[in-house]
Amino acid sequence: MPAPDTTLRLALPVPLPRLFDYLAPPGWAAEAIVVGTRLQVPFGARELCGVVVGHGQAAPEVELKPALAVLDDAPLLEGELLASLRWLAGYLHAPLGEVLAAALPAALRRGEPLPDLTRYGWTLTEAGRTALAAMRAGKPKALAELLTEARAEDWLDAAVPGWRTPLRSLRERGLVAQIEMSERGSESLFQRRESDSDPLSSFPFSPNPEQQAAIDAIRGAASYAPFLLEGVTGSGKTEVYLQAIADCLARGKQALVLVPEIGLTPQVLARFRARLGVPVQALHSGLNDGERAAVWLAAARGQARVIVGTRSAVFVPLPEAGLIVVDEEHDGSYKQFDGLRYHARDFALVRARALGIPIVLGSATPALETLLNARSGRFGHLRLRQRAGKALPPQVRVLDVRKRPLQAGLSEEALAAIRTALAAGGQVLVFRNRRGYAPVLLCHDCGWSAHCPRCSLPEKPTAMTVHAHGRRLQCHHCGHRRPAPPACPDCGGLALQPQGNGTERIEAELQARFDTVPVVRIDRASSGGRDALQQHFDKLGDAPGILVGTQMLAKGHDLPNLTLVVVVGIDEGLFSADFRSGEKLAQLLIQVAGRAGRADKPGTVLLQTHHPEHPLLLTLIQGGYRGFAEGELALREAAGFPPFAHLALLRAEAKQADPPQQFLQQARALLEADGVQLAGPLPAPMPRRAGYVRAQLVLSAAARPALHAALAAALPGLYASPEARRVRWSLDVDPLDLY
DNA sequence: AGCACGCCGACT
DNA sequence: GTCGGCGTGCTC
Repeated sequence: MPAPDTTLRLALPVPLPRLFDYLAPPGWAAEAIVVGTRLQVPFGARELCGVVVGHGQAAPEVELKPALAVLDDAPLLEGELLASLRWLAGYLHAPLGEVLAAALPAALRRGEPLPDLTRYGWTLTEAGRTALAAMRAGKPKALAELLTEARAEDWLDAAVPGWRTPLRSLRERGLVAQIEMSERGSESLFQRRESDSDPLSSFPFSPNPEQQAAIDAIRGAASYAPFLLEGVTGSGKTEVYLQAIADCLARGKQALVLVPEIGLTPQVLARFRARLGVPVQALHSGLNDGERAAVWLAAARGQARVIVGTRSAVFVPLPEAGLIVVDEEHDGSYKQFDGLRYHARDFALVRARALGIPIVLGSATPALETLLNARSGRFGHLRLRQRAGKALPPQVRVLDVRKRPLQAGLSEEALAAIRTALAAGGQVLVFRNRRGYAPVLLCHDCGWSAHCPRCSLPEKPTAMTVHAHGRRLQCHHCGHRRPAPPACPDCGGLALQPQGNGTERIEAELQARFDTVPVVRIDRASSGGRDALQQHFDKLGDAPGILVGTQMLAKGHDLPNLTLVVVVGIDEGLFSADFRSGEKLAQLLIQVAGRAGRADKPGTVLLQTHHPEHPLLLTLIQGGYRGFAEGELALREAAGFPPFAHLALLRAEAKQADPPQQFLQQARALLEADGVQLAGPLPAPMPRRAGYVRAQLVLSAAARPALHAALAAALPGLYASPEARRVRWSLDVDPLDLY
C-alpha cells in the first residue's frame, strides 16, 4: 500500500516557474483537501492565497510550513477549466500560479470568501407606505413610488441610475427595508414578457437560406465543432448567434459569448436580453470586484446560463457548457498585452475542444489564421453574403497626395470633399489610422520609404524604422541597419519625414476651417468612457458636423447621416515594420467603409495615400477583404510568417541599454535549437518608452513543437540567469505585434 | 513580484 | 548621529 499523501502542492500567484509544497493546516489531513481548493499560506514574510493543484509525500530536504487556513469547502477550480488552464500554462510557458491567478476574479484571487449570490431588493416599510402620500415631489418620492413593489437591486441599477442616493434618505427615515429576492439567475432581470414560453418566440425572425444553413450546422454539431461565421456588417451574424444560443438554452446548456472591448455596449446587452428573454450576465471591465466574482461564481454553479463578456470572460467555469461564440474574432483586444499574454479566442477554441461543444467565430474580416483554418477544413466555414436591407456599398476613392500641400495631414481635395458633404447636410468622419506605429521615413514627393534590403520580399516589404533621432534606420526583423538618407534616393527630393499627424492637430485644423459646424474629436484621451462616447454622438445629432478620431470610431454607434469618411495615415499601415499591419489596415478600412452611407444615401470613402497603386488598396477595392486575404496569405507563406510559421517574442527592458542586450544574448545562446530561427537581440521598433530601453528577440519556427521544445529547454536557465534580475522581461507566444 | 537585509548620502 | 536610497537574494 502506498504511503498516504501528507503534503499539498500549491500554485501561488508569483512569477516563479515552480510549485510550492505545504503541510495541511493544524487539524486537517492533507488528503482531505481536494485539488482546486484555495489555501491561505505563509510565503516568505507575507501571506498568499494559493490553489491546491496536487498532493505529495513529505520531501526530507526542505522544511515545509503548514498552511494557515482552508478557504473553500468545495474546489473552486476543477474539471475542464482546471485542465485547460494547466494546458494554457504549458502553452504560454508561464507559471501555473500566474495562470490560475489570471483566471480567477480578483476578489477570489486575493483569498476573499465566496460572494453572496443572494439578490437583494428594497421595498417600502409600513412607515414608508404611510408617509408616501405626504412626501414632497422629488427623487426620493419617485423612488418610493417604485418601491411600493419590491424591486431587486439589479433592476434598480438598470431602471433608475443613481438610485442609491435617494435610497439613503429613505432608509435614514426608516421608510424602506432591504429584503432577499430569489437567487441570481433564476428570474428575468430586465423585462417581464407577456409570452414566457420559448426564448425568441415572440419575435418574428425569418432567416434567409444562408442564415438557416448556419443555424442548422451549429445546431447539428454534437461535439467539438469550430465554425467560422463570415459575414459583412448587416448580414445578420447576431441573429445566427441568438438562434444558436436559444437552441443551446433549450437543451439546458450554458452559452458563453465573447465580444471585443468596444463591442460590449449597453445596447448589445439590451439586445441579447430582450431577444433571449432570460437573464444575461455581463462580464466586463466596468464591474467592480464583487460583481465580477458573483458572475463568475454564478457561472460555476450553473446559475448563469448566458454569459457575455470581454477577454477575461474566457475563464468562466462552464459546468453545463453548450456553446461558445467569439464575435469579431479578428479583434486585437482578445489578446492580453501585459502580464499573462493569452489570446482569448485561441483559448476559447481549446476550451470548446475540451468541453466537446461547438464554437462559432464570427467576423466580417476574419484573422488570416482563422481563414486558413477554414480553408484547410479544420473549421466549418459558414458564410452570410446577403445584406439585410438594401444598403448600397460605399464608393471608395483613392486620393493621391504626393506633392500635394497638406494641412495637418489633409489634402485640398479631402477638404473640398468635406465642404461639399457638409453643405449637403451630411456628417463627416475623419479617421486617423492607429497611432503608435513605429516611425517610418516617407518621401512626401514620391512616396518612397525605406525597406530592408536584406529580408524584404519585393511584394511584402518590411519597413525600416527610424532610430537615433532620425539619424539611423533599422530593420527589426533581421537587425540590418544603415544611416538615414539625407534626400530621397528615388526622386532626390528633400521631403523625407517621419509619418504622423495626431488627431489633435487634425481637429484644430478642421475647427479653424469649418467654424460653423461642430468638430468632435474622439480618442482614448478625450472620451472618458462608454457614456462619454455616447454623449459625443448625441452632441452631433443629425446635424452636419465632423467627427475626428481613431480606432474607437471604426464601428459601433450608427450615424445615419454619415455620408463621407476620410481616412488618413494609411501609409503607415501599408509600410510598417510589422508583418500584420496590412491585415490590420485591411480590416480597419472594411470596417470604417461600412459606416458610410445608409439605405437611401450611398456614402463615399476617401483614402489619402502616397501609394495609390499599392496592391493592398487595389486588391481590397477590387476583390474585397477576401481578395486581399488570398493575396496576403500567399505573401505570408512566401515570407515564412504566421499562419505558416509560429512566433514567440522575448522582450526585455531596463533603464540602461546594456542589461537587455546581455539578457537576450544569453537567451539566444540558450534557445539555439534545430528548426528554430532566432533574430536579435534587436532594439524594439519603439525602443524607448517611459525611460526604459527595450529590446527583443524573435523566435520563429515552421512547426510548433520545435518552438515549444526550445522554449521549454531554455526557460529554466533564463529564470536562473543573473542577467534576468537586471531587466524586466517577458515571453509572448504567438505575438500579435512584433513590438 | 514583494519583502528583507544590507551597506553609503542629506537631514531633524 | 539617523532616515532612506535601491542592489541582491529568497520565497515550500
